[in-house]
Amino acid sequence: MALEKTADGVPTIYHVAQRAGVSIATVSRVLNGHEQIRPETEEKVLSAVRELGFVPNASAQGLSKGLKRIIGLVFANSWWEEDPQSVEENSLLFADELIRGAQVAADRHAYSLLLLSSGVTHRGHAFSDVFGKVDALVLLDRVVRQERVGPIAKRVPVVLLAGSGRSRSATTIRVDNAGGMQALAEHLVVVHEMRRTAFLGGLVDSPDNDARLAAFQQAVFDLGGSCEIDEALSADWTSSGAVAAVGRRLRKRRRLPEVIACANDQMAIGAMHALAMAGLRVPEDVAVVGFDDIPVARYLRPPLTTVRQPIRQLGAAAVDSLVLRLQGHEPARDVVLPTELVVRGSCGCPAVPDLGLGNGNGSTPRGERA
Amino acid sequence: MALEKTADGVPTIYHVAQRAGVSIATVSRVLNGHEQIRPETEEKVLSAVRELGFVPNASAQGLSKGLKRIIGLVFANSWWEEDPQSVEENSLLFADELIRGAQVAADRHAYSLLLLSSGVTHRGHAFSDVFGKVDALVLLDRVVRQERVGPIAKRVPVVLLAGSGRSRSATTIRVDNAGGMQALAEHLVVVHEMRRTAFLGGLVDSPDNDARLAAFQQAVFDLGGSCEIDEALSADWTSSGAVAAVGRRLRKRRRLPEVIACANDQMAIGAMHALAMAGLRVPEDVAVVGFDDIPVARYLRPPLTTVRQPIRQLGAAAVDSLVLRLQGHEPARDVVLPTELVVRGSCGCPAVPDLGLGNGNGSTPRGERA
DNA sequence: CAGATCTCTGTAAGCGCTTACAGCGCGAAG
DNA sequence: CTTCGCGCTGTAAGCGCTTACAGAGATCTG
Repeated sequence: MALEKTADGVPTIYHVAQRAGVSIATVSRVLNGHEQIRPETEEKVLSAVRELGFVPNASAQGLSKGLKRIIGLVFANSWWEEDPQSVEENSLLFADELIRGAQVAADRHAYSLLLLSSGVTHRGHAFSDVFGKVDALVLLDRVVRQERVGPIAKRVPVVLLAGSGRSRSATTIRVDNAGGMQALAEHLVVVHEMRRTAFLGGLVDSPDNDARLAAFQQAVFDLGGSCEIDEALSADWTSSGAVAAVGRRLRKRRRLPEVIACANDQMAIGAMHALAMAGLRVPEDVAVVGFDDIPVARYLRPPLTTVRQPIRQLGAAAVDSLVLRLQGHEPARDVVLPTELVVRGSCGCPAVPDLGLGNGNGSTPRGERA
Repeated sequence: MALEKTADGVPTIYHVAQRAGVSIATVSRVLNGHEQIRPETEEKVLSAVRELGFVPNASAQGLSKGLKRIIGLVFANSWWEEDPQSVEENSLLFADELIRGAQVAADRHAYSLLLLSSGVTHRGHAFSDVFGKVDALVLLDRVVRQERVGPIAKRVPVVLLAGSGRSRSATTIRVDNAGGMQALAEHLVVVHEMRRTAFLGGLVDSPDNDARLAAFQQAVFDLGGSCEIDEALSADWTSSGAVAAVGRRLRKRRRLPEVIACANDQMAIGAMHALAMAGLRVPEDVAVVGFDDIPVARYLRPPLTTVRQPIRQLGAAAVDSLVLRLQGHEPARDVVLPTELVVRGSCGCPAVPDLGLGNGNGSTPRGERA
C-alpha cells in the first residue's frame, strides 16, 4: 500500500484518497469519468488532485487496464545513421511530415507516439524487445521483412505504410502511386511533348519505389515515349545519393533524357543540384520532377513539379485506423489515399508565385496557374 | 497469477517459468542479466522465451522497477498545426534532425523516445497528464513558460533546449548562438565589405531568436556597420512567414539592405524565394544568410551561407544528459555546443561544389573553398 | 409495511513483473 | 565431524492502479 510517498516523493492515488477522505476506487472513478459520482465527492477528489499535483503513473494504468495508450512508429534503423559527420546521408524530409500527422492524430485520441527503430539496438536487443511498450505499431516502408509481419500482428495491431494491400494480418495504408505517376507522365509527354524520359529510383525492394517506377514506365510507353531505367540511375531516397547517381549518368556520354522523373522529392533536389553543377539548366536542358510535394519543393529554383502525396494524412490515417481497431472496431484493411499532380517550374511550365494555396481532389492534373 | 494466457493470448513470465521448469524469479534474473545463474538454467529459460515469443510487458516492468525507459520530447502545440491544408505553415525542418539525434542516443541507452505536444490536448487534458508515461523530459524552445519548469523538474529530470543556462532545476543544452552570429557578421562586413545589414527574426520571446539577434547586431555595430531591425521584418521560423515578411519589407520603398541575415535556414529559404519573386538576384542584389545548416541548404540556388549548429548532437546530448541523471550521476547543468560558419554562395562567395565534406571545430570561419 | 430498485461507495483481488530474504546443497577450513 | 561461506533458487510481498461485487441507504411501488 503506497501511502508513504514513493521514494522520489511523488504522490500516488492513496495520497489523493486520504486527502479527499474517500477510497482509492472513488478517486479512480472520478479520474476516469464514471457517471455515478456525487458532485460533492467529485469536487473533493479533484481538489485533492490539484493540491497534490497528482499525475497517475502510466505504468500502473497500463498494467491494470491492459492499455498503454502508446502507438509505436517504426523506422528502419539505417535511417538513423549514428555518425554525426554524415550530415544528410540518411535524412528523410518525408518522415518529418509523417510524424507530424501521426502526432496530431495520436493527440486527438489521447494517445502518444513512440519512435522506434527496427534492427539491432543497444546490447543486441532486437526491436521486438520494445513491443511491450506499445499498444499498436505503424511500420514504415521496408522496416520489417514481410514474413515477420504476421507474428508481430498477432501481438498488436499493425499498420503498414506501403505495400500491396494484400496483407491479411495487417492494415495497409498507402497512396495512389500509380495514379500520381500516370498523371505526371501524361503531363510530360502530352503537354511538354517529351519522348525521352528517365527514372531515378529509390531503394530496390521498396513497394513505393516499385509502384512508382512501374506506373511511370507503363504510362510513358502507352503514350509513345521511352523510359530509361538503369541500376546506376538509382539511389537511396536521399539528395546526396541522387547527386552521385546523376553524376554517374552524366559521365556516360549518352544522349541526355529530356526529363528525369525521381521517385521522391528529396532525390529530385539532388538531381537538380547535380545538373546545375554540371552546367546544365533545369528545365531548359533537362527537366526534373519528383514525388511527395514536401514543403520545401515550392522554394526551389525552379520550383519543383511533383506529385503531392498527403503525407500528414498518411500518418494520421494510420493512427486513426489503429485506434479504431484497439477500440474493437474493424476498419478497412486497405486504404488508398489520393495523390495529385502539382505543376510548377521544373518541368518547363512557367513558374508562377506559389502562395501555398494549392488544394485539390484526387489526381486531376491541376497546375499552379489558377 | 497469470498462468492462463492473457485475454489476447499473450504469454507472460509465468508461462516461461512453467515451460522452463523454474520460478518466475529465475526467469526475471535471466532476462535482466544477473550473474548467479547456472548456464543450464539460463539456456532453459532462453529457450522457453524463444519458443513462446515472450516479450516482457513494459508496464509491469515500469511499475515494479520504477523506470519506464522512455524519454519525452516536448514540442509546442502550435508546431503541430492540425489543418492539413496549411501544408508548410508549421513545418520545421530543424525538428527532424533533432528527433533523429535524440532517437539514436535513446536507442544507444535502451530508451525510447515519446513525442509529446504541449498545451491542451484532446478533451482538455493538459500535457502534464502524460508525465506518467516518461522518466524524463526534453523541452524545446518556448514550449513551457519558465515558471512551470521548476514544478515539472521536481517530478522528472528536465533538459531545456535553449535558454540562458541559469535554470537551477533543469539542465540547459544550447548552442553558441553568439559565436556563430559573430563569425557570420565578421564574414559579411570584413570579407564582403557590407555595411547595411538587416535581421529577419523568429518568434519573439524565443531565447534562440533573442541571442542570435543581439549577437548579430552587436557584432555588426562593432565592425562599423548598421543593422535594420523591425517588427515587420519578423516571422514565425517558417519559410512562408519569411516570404510574407520580406514581401512587406520590399513594399516599403526604402533602400534595400545588402544582406538579410535570417534567424534560421528555413526563413532564409523563404527570403530567397521572396526576393526571386520580386525579380531580385541573390546574392547580387541582396545577399541572404541563415542559421542551422539544415541538410537542404547546400542544394539551394545559390547554396546557402549559414551557421551550422549540431542539431543531431543537440538531441543526442539532451538524451545522454538525462540518462546520466536517471542513473544517479550529476552531469553539467549548462552545456554549450559549438557552432561553425559555413560559407557557400548566398553571401556572394563563389559557389563551389558542396560534397558534404564539411567538418570543423568551434566557430572558426571556414569556407567551402578548402 | 415489505420488497424491489437505484444511487453511491468501499473492499478485495489482480494486472505482470521485480527483488529481498530465506533456504538448501556443497565445498573448504579448522 | 562441525561450522562457515558461497552459489543458486524459490517464496512472498509489493509496485500503483482498475474494477467486480457487495453493502448501505434512500426511494418507489404494490
